[in-house]
Amino acid sequence: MPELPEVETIRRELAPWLIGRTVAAADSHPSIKFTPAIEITGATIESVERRGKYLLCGTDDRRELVVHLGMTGSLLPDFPTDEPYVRAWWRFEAGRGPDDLVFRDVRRFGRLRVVDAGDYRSIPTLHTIGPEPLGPDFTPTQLHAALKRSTRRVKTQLLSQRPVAGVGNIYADEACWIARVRPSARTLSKPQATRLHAAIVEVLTTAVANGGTTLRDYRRTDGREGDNQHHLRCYGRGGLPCARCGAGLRTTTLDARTTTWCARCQR
DNA sequence: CCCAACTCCTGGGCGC
DNA sequence: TGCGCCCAGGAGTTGG
Repeated sequence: MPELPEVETIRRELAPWLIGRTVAAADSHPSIKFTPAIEITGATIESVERRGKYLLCGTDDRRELVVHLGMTGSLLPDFPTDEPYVRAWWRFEAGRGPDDLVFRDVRRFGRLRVVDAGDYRSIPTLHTIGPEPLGPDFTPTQLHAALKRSTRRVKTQLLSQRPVAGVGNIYADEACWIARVRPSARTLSKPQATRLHAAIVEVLTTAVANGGTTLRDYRRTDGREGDNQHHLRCYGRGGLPCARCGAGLRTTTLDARTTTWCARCQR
């Protein structure tokens, strides 16, 4: 499921050829989730940025195409538009690079939106999203303060995108494990928040370097799998020994999300 | 404002 | 072999 590292990997692959291209034609699956694709017909892409798990494509007419990949979305250049699960596509005027880009999404949890540049009021999560975890505004003090604003479980708060942007189920479990923080904790001490901060930076940085985590559906734009699934130390390892203390990792359901943690060393 | 519950989707894994 | 069931899950929506 695409989280920050997966979206950042895709962004880096798209930006070099997508910037400067003009949309000649577009079409989509007849769902409000995808029909905004055609709204940028005629516009030229001037930037390809990312905020959390959202991909932001700025246009020359001061709008943005906002792409969320949901669970199973992928962006594939030069992919046949009549293949199954193609939910939207854009064709570009002649230029350097591929002639078209396809949004493929099996489960249709992804969505597209075209907004005035920077105006995210119609996208609630993006509107209230926390700082970029790999940017200067994400600090131990900021994370500690952000988590104190709610008594919801730490993992639930991370998944809300409000304390910090871009963390999903996989990297939440990984970060809590590295930080020795129990995902079900409702309050964190400053040292715990400091460890969690460092762990979030570490897991996301590593995953970006590895091109993202492919569990099933995530693909890079050339169709290849990411490599980070070989580096996971907690997520998906329920029943296996904790790499730190040897106790069996436990799996439970936390606010409707599968959660794996070590009951011995995550306190 | 906050929060919990519900909803959207479909392929894949499982039991029988 | 094939059927039916249920799970995975990010975030938008709704209602309290």
